[in-house]
Amino acid sequence: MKRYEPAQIEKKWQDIWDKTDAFAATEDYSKPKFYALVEFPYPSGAGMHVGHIKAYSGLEVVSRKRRKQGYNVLFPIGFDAYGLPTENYAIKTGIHPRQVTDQNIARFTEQLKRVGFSFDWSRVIDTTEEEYYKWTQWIFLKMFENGLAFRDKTLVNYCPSCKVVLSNEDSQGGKCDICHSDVVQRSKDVWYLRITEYADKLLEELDELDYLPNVKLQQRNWIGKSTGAFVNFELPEIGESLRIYTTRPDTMFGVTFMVMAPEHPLLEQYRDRIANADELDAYRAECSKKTEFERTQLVKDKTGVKIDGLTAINPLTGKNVPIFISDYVMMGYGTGAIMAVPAHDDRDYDFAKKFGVDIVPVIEGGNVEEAAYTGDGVMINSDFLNGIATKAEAIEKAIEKLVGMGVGEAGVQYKMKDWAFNRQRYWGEPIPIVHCEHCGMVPVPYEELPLRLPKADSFAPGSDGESPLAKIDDFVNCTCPKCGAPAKRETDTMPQWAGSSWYFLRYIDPKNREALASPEALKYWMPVDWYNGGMEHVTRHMIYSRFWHHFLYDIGAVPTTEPYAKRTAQGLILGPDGDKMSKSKGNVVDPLEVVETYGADVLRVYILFMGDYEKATPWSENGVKGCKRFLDRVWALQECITDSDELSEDLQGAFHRTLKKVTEDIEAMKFNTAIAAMMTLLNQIGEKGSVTRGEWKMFLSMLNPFAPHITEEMWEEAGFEGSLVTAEWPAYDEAKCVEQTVEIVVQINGKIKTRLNIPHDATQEAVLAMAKADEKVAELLDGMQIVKELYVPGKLCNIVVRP
RNA sequence: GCGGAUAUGGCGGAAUCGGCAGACGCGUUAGAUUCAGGUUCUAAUCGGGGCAACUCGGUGGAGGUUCAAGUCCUCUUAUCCGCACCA
Repeated sequence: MKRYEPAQIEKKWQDIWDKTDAFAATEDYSKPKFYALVEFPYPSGAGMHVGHIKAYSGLEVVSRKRRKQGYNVLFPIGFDAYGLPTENYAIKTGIHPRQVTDQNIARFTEQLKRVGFSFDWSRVIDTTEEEYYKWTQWIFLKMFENGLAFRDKTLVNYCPSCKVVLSNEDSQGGKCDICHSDVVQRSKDVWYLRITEYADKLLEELDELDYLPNVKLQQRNWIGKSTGAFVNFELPEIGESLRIYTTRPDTMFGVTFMVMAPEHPLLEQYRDRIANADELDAYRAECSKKTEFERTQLVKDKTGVKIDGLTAINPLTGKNVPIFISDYVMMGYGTGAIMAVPAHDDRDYDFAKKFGVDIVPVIEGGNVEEAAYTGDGVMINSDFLNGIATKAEAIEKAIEKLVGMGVGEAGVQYKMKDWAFNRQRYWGEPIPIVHCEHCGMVPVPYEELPLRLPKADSFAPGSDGESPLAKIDDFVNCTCPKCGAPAKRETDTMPQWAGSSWYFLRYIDPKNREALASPEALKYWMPVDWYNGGMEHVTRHMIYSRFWHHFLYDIGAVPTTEPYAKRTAQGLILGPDGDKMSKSKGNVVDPLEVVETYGADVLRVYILFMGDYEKATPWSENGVKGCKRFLDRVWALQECITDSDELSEDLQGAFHRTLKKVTEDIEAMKFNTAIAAMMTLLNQIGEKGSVTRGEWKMFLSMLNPFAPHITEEMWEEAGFEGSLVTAEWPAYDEAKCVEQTVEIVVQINGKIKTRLNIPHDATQEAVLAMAKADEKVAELLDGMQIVKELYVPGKLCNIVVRP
């Protein structure tokens, strides 16, 4: 027998698959389709990480199995190639990002092929290619046309180190997502996409989708819908009203003060009416200096200043209350001002205690001497609300009253903000807009797309944070498409998230020059049946792409409202020390080294065997060796194949049961137990010492999706027909899965006393009679009264007795 | 602070419905093969007691429901993740 040499075998089969385009999806729309999607990689200079392999291995196995089951499978791959690391590398080395990207993509491609992934290589996409970003720009223009892309001058999250404006999603916790330095607030002209318009749709449709519960929850929290009311409080000194948002209009009789965000515009507008304006200015200056980190650390320690000269009138009580400014109220949420009810809100309580403001309880149940009471209870001190016991009813009554008085109305708020969409960067899609003195913002005509990214020699952003494109005169200076006058192009580019917001549509029809994909192809392939990726992308990439897809549906460009029918997420691979892999800790495992030492099949089997696919699991070199042993032992079985095309009598049950388990476990992403079942079967074959041709065929078929190279080789060696890529997935026979004789446990009062071998279809009476006939059981039953007899078919019987 | 998840041998992890806890792999121990290391093969491997048949205990901790609990309920502890002054 030949020796098992992974390097040779794997190269051989990879070449064959390449030459025959073995995994290309067909355009045969009569077949049932299966669209499996994995998050396409950012082709970094570091090459592939074991995390990439795990992320792709799950649907790789499902796809290989589904192909064998007769599905037309689309399992594509591509590259999300715009982004800062490439640009920074270009700035440092002077090598053009195009060249860096091409090199990295070539490297990734070679590495992915060496693992034997069954991607459809005829549909590879690269978000930085003209024919791709043409359609990214097209979608942007459609949004602009529909009022969903707009420009606004506002305070934005700005990273002083990267010199770039960030979206809320990219600056969580006040840290830049790219370089982790502190983000500052800056006033800037910003392009926004009106994602908030779709907040409700994105929230509602979540219910219908087959996403992991976790994923749904994170998306819900991110959208952050709250219901409540807007209320106008009159400011008698200046004849204005202060609009606030509250989720607790039921507690309005407990309002003892108001708080405005330090940046609230009314403060600037009526500065001359405020006696202590200088004091307020000093506080505001202090706030703007605080980093997000300091703010977080000081959560409990409230600061603020009372406004001297302004008061607010509570519309329900007609009483005056003082107004403060404090940075615990944000300009970015609600209206930038709140009514404070210290008796029933923790933050208001802390503030009131520190500044000596009254605390008036309006709900029974707490003790305002000690803490704010945020629970439910009967309303008190609240005029027409007194005596109401449920929060919902009190809220309804209060809103009714406010509406009747014309000073408020019910309202909804979202945590999610519109998506800040421009970056002052070179390596991104140019925003196809022209600024004309006469016509304003004019879209680049569709027929002129793609608006090409110009060649440049320098990629560094300007010192005041302007895009590198601003320095390229040929690009900037143009004529207005509308009036023909000299005009200037928008010089900002789109964020990295743009290209990935619709990439799954392009895979469907990657070479189409007339549309982002043909309607027929979209109709057949959409939605994505199963999308797997990392948990880190469920609030950004996934929400963005769901938003784009809803929009594309609304303009009739795609046939489904939702892009992804099902979403799962793989767990991390941790370093051998149990910590997250990182270069600085030196615990990073290079997948290509594993391929060289043990082979791609071993790497694939190990990654799926190491633990629960959805959980984080530490890497173990010994675990890899164990999987190598498994494949070695499978290889060795070639020595003992016997002639029969049937399953042997003594192992047919084991074969059918294992096949059933593997078939079901693959779909449930329980790859570890599927592999364990095959190991168990191998052990049984090993004990017997021989395997029939029929058994061998079945075994290779079920192992194939996990270890495709070695199984193809052994399939060929055995002289079986065709290739395992298309060889039919064997069917198990439910009847043959049942063991003829089963061992059942005999318990007395729940304690195991003995075991019996019985026919699998024995009746309860027969089993209990047999149990009682057992010598030991009979002895224990002697002199006891039987209270109850239980029989769980095929598992156990339990006799409950007492003296 | 809020929300979510997890907790099982020396390690990674199994255990449809509440029904034999520890599948499978690693590691360890003993033996065989080998000049040796490695490889491979055989056996053992949750803990206590016993020569043994066997027996008692055991799924982070404390209670409870049940003939029967890793699984259900109540309380509690620890770890991880997400969000974080969201009015």
